[in-house]
Parts: sequence; C-alpha cells; structure tokens
Amino acid sequence: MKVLDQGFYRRSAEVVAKDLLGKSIVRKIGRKILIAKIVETEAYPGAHDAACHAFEGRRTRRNESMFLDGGHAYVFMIYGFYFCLNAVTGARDDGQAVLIRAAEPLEGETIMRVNRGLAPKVRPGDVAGGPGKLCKALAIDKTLDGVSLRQGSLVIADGEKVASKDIAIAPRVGVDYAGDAAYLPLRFCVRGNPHVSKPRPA
DNA sequence: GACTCGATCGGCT
DNA sequence: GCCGATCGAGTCT
Repeated sequence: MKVLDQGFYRRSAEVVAKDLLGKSIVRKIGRKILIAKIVETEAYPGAHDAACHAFEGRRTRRNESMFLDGGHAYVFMIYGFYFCLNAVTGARDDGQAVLIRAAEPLEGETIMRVNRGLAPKVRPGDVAGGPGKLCKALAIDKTLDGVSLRQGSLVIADGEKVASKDIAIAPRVGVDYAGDAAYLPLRFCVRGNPHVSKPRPA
C-alpha cells in the first residue's frame, strides 16, 4: 500500500475530493491498525466559498492548520460533541480542504465498533457513515489537528480507483447558512455504497 | 466577560 | 420529524 504523495494534495480541493474516493485511511494506534476506504467527501475550496472556514481569508487559531501545505490534517470540533476530519489541499496559505464524510471499514472493524460503543448487530454502514462517526470510530480528535497525512499515526494510502461514472455528485450537507454556496455541487460519493451518510444522493 | 451558534448524531414522538 | 446534548471559537461590549 502506497502513501499518497504531496503532489496529490497540491491540487484544487474539488479535484482532490473526487480522487480521494476509494483511497484508504490508515490509523495506527499503538500496535493496532485500522483501515477504512473513503466513500464520501466534500470540497471546501477556500476564501471565495462562503461555507468554508477560510472564507474571505479568515484565519484564526481554530482553522490555522487549514492554511498548512497540502497533505496535512485539519481536525476541528463541532457542536461540542464530534470531530470532523479534513485533508488540506492546494499550497500553503490557500486555506482549502476536503472534508472526509464517510468511510467503509476494511480492517479493524471490531475495534471501530468498540470505539463507537456499538451493539454487534448495528449495520456496517453505521460504523463510519458520517463525519462524526468516522472520527469516533478511528479515534481521531484534536490532537491530530495539523499532523502530516503522509507519515505517522494517521495517513492516507492508495486504494481502488473509482470510475467517474460511479461517483455521485450533490450539494454539501449542513451548510444552509452559506447562502448560494450551499447549492454548489461539491459533495462526492461512491454511487450506491451503503456506507455513504444521509441524506443519500440520488 | 457574555452571548451565540455550528461542515452532527441518536433517541424519542 | 424534532429536539437536546455540550463546548469552544468568534464576535461584540
């Protein structure tokens, strides 16, 4: 399994969001390894996007790692309960990122279920089928904010190629406050994959 | 220093 | 379908 190189991330958030589908998140915790295939992403392309934390170049302590060079992690807390994992894209100071919304467990699903505190009979699609769930399943929190995704305890590696006909495109979720930007088609899902979060695109 | 609200989720109606 | 949980950044005073 090959770790994605810097060139992969140094492109626009929209392109990287599409290409991340099918790739593998590899989370190392001590001796344990958890692997999950990315099946849903959203692009937050930077200063000109009202839904993006870096809108109009806003740069604060919370979103500082969004301005790192492509290939770093941006993790933030939302609603006081959950974390969201992003991959920073573009060049340093761009403020672009891709939100990783859902993944399919490939290895270590039992540990992910324990992390989530799930009953054994809960459907597989509910283990990491949403940004908050995914972070909890993979034990991702603020301590991973700003780390490199090319080495260390959280990396993204090559995976299967998803054909463009198998990619469903939809508006982003939960960004109604952003006005017209809420309608931009920047959400990308693997068509028909049961791990994709709700609302399911057509 | 006080107030507001968010890139969510799960339980209850 | 609706609502509450719970926290910290952001904004305004």
